[in-house]
Order: sequence, then C-alpha cells, then structure tokens
Amino acid sequence: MAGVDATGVPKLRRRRDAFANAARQAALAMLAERGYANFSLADVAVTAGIHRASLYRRWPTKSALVADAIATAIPVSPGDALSAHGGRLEELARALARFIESPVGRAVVRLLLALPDDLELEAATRNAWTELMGGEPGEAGVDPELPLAQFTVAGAILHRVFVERQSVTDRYIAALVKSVQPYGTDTVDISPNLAVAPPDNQGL
Amino acid sequence: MAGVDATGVPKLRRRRDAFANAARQAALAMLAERGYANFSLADVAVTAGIHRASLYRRWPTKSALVADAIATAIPVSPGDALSAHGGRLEELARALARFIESPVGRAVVRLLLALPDDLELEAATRNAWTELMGGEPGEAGVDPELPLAQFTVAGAILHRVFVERQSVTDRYIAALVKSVQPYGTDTVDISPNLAVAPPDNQGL
DNA sequence: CTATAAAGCGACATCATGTCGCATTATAGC
DNA sequence: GCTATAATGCGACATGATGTCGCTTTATAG
Repeated sequence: MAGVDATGVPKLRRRRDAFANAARQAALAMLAERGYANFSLADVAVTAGIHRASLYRRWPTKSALVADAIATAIPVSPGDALSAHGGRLEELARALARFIESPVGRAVVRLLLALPDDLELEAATRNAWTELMGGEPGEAGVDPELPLAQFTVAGAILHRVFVERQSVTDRYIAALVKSVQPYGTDTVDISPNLAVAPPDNQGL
Repeated sequence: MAGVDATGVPKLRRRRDAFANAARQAALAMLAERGYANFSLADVAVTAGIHRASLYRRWPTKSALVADAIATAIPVSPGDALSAHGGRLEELARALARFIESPVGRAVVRLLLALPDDLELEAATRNAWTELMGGEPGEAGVDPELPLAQFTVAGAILHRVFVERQSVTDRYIAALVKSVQPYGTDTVDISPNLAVAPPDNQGL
C-alpha cells in the first residue's frame, strides 16, 4: 500500500513528526541552556532548520511550543522518573539532583522558574513536575496529597542550586535528608482541604 | 545659603532623589505585580511621570533599575527583617510568609525567580535575599555558614507558593517546621568548604 | 498525473530595549 | 535679576523579538 512505510506509519505523519520533533528538541535544548527568556523562536528555527513562520503555523506562541516540548519529553520512561524512589527521601533527593543535571531536567527546572511569569506555561509545566514528583499527571494542579517532605526536599534543592548557587553534594544531601525527616518515612498530612487549580486557567 | 533647603539637604540632590525614587517605586510595584518579564520601561516611565529616555540616562538597563530599586528598598529596618527571628524556625517561616505578601517581598521573590535568566540581577538580588535571611549583605554570594534549615524552610515555602500554588497556612507552617527540625534549633553544618561566588561575575 | 497538505519564503505590523541630539527647565553662583 | 550648567523633557532612530499574511514550492496521496 502506498503512503505507508515499513513500520506501518503513514509517511505524511512521519514527515510532520520529524518537523515537530526537530523544533521541540531545539527549543528544549535552548531552554535548558539559556532559560525561557533568553532564546527566540528565530533561534529555534535556525537550529531546527525550519522556517520561522512554519513554527507559528504549528504552535501559536513560544509558550505553546515550549509547553509541548516539555510535555512530549517528560514521560521519559516510567521507571526513570523520580517517582521510582520507594518513599525514601534520600533516593528522591539523589534522583532529583541527577535529574536537574540532565538536559531535560535543566529544561524542566528553568521552566519551573519562569512559570509565574507566563501563565500559558502553567498547565504543562506543573503537570510535568507533578508527574516527576510522583503524582497523577492528568490533574489540573499539584496533587495535594503528595507528602510534604517530598516538596520540602525539592524546594530546598532548587533553592540550593538557583539561589545559593551551590552544588548538591553528597554531604549536602545527607544533611538535608537528615534534617528533614529524622524519624523515617512517615509524613504529616497537610493540605487535603485546599483547592488546587489556579483561578482562571480555563481556555488554554 | 542658597541652594540648601530647611533640612540642610541641597535642593539639586532632593530633585534628583525625587526623580529616582519615583522610578524605583514604580519599578518595584510592577515587579511585584507582574514579574520581571512582564513590564516595560515605558510602563515605568508613564507611571513615574518620567520620560523614558531619562530613565536610561540614570540606569543603563532595565536590570540596573530593578537591581537598584531592590537594593534601595531592602534594608527596610534592621528589626523588621527576617533575621529578627531568634533562631526559631517557626518564627522565620511566619516572617517569610508575611514578607512575601508585602509589596517589597513580592518584588524580591519575583526577582529571585528571574535571577537565573538575567545575570545582571545576580548581585543585588542575592545580596538582598541573603541579608533578609540573616547573612552579611556585603558578600559576593550567599553566606555558606547560614544554617541549612533556614534555606530549607525558605525553599520549601517558595516551592509551596510558586510551584504548588498553595497558600502558606498556619497548618502548613506548623507541619513544615515540625518536619524540618523536630530536635530543636541546632543545625547541621554543611558547606564551609565550597566556593560561593558564581564563576564569572567580575565586571558588573 | 493531478489534487492537496505541509512547509518554505519574504514582507509586514507591533512592541520592547537602548541610543542620540536638541530643546527646556531648574538650580547655582555672582 | 543674570547667566552658566546640570538635569530632565522630547522625539527620532536602530535593532531585535513576537506574531501575521499571502504566495510559492515540494512532498505525499490517489
């Protein structure tokens, strides 16, 4: 049958996918390296070997492309996500430290920081982060049942890297985990009574 | 003596100060409300009743104006800074929660998030944050001797507000503090052996 | 071999950053 | 008061980013 290649995937779709993936990959790499504010769609177009207007034909805004790129890249493999830790904070901390050194991890984290500045990034960014932290990806916001300690450790590590600008050493992780939860893995339930979704996030 | 008003301050300087303060105040308010990326110097000029070119005459870039505005606004009063807590984490957490609700606090925190995207903001932002957290303001980076627990609490609260987008309730603070340091106020010393200043921050 | 979907191409409008030269006003010194 | 000067107002300009449009070219479908 014509129009279908060896793998059974229609050629037209393969062409579209190659185009889109080139753009997503370029956007993700630049996001990781420079941060959301410091690259332009013109840069992405050049790197991906794509005309700039064609980018806009596929994604209406820069935010949309980046959000799509993150969403596509995130469910890497269920096992290598951060949720693979067995409730042990130290493993989560180590996985997180490794993750934010990886290309995709850098991108996610840069996006996380740019989040409050660009409302169009909300859904994709928080879904990705929540999924990585072990929550359900489909929800509107962050799962309020996620243990306090996980987010505390994540917040501390992010502060360490981006505000203090110190590296996440083994010593740091050990002390952090010891400081956060000396009792074991049981956590204090916090916020099941609080609404989660941001006020106006309907039509995106 | 001519050119000096009742307070002994030269009129010329008073004029200059009024001009600069109007700009700083407008910039700070917009930073707090919209975030660093979402306001323009044209906006600041209009709000402050100042011509845009005059802004550039005083500050070379947007970053410079914002950095100056933060630096000017931060040492509010030595006592009302966050360092006023007596080593008790819960007081720090409460003070921080209040602070990030205040106009200046919102501005500082927005800047903190924009920090990795704009290198020119580095010095001013981190000095302000360090000072607020109880360190020495004059240093190049964050004081490595600052207790781990303080930054952990700060990171957790920031994550709570900007990533989880949940409010910092009394219940949350109580659980957080309990989770972070059930033993008391003694902390684990972490990173006196690590260099602090970012690699290339010379000529700013 | 032709119809069509997708992408290339270049022009355009709009807005933000940053610069420049000149006019105007407020202060300083006499 | 009068004049030199510093500070600001004012409008034009250059550059680069976002986002849009209409037309052309190429690749796939049938």
